[in-house]
Amino acid sequence: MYCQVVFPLPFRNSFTYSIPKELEEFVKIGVRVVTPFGKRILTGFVISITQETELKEKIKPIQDVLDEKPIFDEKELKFYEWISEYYISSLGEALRNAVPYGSDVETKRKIVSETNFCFDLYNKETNKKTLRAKLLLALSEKEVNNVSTLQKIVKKKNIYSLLRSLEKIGAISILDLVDEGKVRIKKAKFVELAKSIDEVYNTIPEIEKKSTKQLVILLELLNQKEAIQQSELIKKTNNTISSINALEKKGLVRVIEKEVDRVYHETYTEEKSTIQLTEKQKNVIDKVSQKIESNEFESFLLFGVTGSGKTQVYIELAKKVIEQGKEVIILVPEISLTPQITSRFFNYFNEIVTVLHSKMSLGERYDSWRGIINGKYKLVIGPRSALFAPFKNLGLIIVDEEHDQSYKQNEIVPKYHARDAAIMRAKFNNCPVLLGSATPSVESMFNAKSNKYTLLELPERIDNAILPQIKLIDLTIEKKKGKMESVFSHTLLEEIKQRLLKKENVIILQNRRGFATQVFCADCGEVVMCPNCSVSMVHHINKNILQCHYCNYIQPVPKACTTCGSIALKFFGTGTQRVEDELTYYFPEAKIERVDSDSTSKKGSLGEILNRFRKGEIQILVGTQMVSKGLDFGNVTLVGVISAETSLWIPDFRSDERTFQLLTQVAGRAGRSEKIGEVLIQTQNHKHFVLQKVLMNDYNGFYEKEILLREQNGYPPFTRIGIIEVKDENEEHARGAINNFYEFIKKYQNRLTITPPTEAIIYKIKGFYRWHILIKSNKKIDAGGKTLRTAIFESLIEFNQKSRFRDVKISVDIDPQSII
DNA sequence: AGCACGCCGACT
DNA sequence: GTCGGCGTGCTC
Repeated sequence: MYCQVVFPLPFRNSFTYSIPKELEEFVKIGVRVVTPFGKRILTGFVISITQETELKEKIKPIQDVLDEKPIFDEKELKFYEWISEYYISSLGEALRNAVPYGSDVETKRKIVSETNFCFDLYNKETNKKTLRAKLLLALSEKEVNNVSTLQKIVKKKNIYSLLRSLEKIGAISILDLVDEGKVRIKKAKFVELAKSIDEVYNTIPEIEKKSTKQLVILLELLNQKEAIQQSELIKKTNNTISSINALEKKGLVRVIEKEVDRVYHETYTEEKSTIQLTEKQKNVIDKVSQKIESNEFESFLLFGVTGSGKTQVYIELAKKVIEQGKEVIILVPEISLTPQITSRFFNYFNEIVTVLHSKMSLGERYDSWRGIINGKYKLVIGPRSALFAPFKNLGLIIVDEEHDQSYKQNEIVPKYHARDAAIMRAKFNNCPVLLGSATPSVESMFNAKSNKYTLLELPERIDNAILPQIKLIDLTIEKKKGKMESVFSHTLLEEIKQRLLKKENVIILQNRRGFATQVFCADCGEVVMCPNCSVSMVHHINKNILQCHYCNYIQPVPKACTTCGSIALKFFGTGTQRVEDELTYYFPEAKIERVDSDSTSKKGSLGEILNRFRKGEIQILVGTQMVSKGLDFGNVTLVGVISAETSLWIPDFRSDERTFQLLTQVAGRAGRSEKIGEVLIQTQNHKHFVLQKVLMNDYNGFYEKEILLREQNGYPPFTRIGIIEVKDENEEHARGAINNFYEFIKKYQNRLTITPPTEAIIYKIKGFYRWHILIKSNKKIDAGGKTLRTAIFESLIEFNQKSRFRDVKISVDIDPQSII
């Protein structure tokens, strides 16, 4: 028997392997197999099994089967094929999403060096700047290295021949070690009684005389009736391992190894409350339930204002699905939203729900994934990657806050959009998909209006809450009147003061991290820039450093300008740290906490902060867009926005939409109970249509205006966009490569709008120079986007055959979230 | 991707 | 003549 295997590598063909007799029963479509591949050993996915093969030579046998149960079946395979076709990747690269990181088996080449010998050789080198010298120095400093780390140190890819020559003279050994994967099933020691209950009781009088410690253990085990984890037993009986060992020697207890699950615990918790559904909510639930029951695909867009009880709708629908014996995937944006929504789901579904999120350890994620495969979990909540949860009988996919841009993968190939991919997965699984948002993306609303999706609405808040009052504060006028204190208008400061007096809570948004976003010289105008990226360094005051927000490069705060030597350095632009700092100055008695990726990087810390905020231990929450997402606290009556324009002037076709969404979402955090909420937005462009629509709480008005702009300028949803990005550390190579690619794709100019290569708006990131080609395809002519994909795919093939610069990083982004 | 092979220029 | 840098091609 033979199987066809694909690998998570950037080429499209599958490879045929023979299956040894003893492995035949374990190989199924959808399992991973460990195979020899060239000089390497790799893990690949079995996509088909055949009795015969036309291939006569070169067939190698598979070595091992990694999975007990298949990760995907034939209909899921169709879904992964769609992803790879639509986003232009290999099937293996798409399937990589289906397995947890770190569970693959593959060879890792290790360079083990004789450090002293290498150091001697290094000393003998006359020129210390040659490749050989640099490599020898690195090898003398560390005994075991990966090839890739060495490549990074010397900044060269072609070091194999050099390594071979060093191996020849005995300075190093090159070893291909099989890496069994970073995560494994966790086992722990368990203790259980080794004899019948009666027999144990008979020994008790004797044990009691000799050792009360051992007696406690026996009593606990009698009480438990089943095996108990050794560590727990020791803790519970306040004992040591020696007592257990002694009992084992006597043959009274047995220590056994059992698999245990690593379970992630959310730090945020909330009481379960009884909820009376409104008629509108019931209506929404009804519509979706029908499709759940009839196993029919349909896309629903749930447009519900902030505080309209969308989460409860999700919970009721999930209940329906579970009752039917099917499974649910709930996608949420990044981690931020998770504490509150997950704690609510845990309240309803406890042991059958699992979370997947970026702050879990590899082991926790692996166990969560295995629990899904084994049928332990019926419900998963997580960010975009949770879409690939290996459920067998999907009944519903929910995409909460569907407009959120974190649903787009924009680093690793395939650069999929989880919302769009969710629709496809639902389609292949014949189940409905529910997209929810208070500020639907322009694309989704367009699809709803053109009947591709069914529009469901929740136009009112629940619990008699009403939408907050929004006011714009014109900073140019305030400044003229002298009514500003640093970054705050008098109005905002006064309102904060009033809330604090009433023991109510305040949320302040400033969508930038750090203290000052620019450091510049007042004499020569020079701004301190990151050496690796074309962005300015941000001042972080708590550590008193300058940090780059793209590559995390850190440097001390300069004492003088590096170009002209002047000491007249000025700090410009306001970040969350500065807002926090100044609030502390104006309200020294208030308890203030900052929420941004700097302050919440620790596992669970966001949950803790939110716990304290809910309990009133924190009165003011200052943060980036993290405070705009999903927080639901009744006592928040004021939301302040320090500056509305941080995202408005970014040169991107989605800036208007993002600004509208961010401001509407953060405004929605206020007044979520009977207390009336107020929102103050400070701005210098109060006449801008986006701010006017936010002010009027007029989503439809915003949509109508924005959709016209999109049509006029030829942007989605009227066109489909693809961006080709070339990145290289060598500026000439990057430029050469993008020009080559342009020559190839030019052929398709009659059917596509192709802009000539341009430097990316942030030209350099992490030392890589970036070039873009933007390709637009009109949906009237090319509805499915086939023309666009074919043009890109064919050009890529030609590029890989012909270009002299094929070693640059070239990537494709279909439906990019931004064109920066 | 990751690795080896083989062609050519530079240097003993 | 040999060493090593770099382009080219293959992986069941």
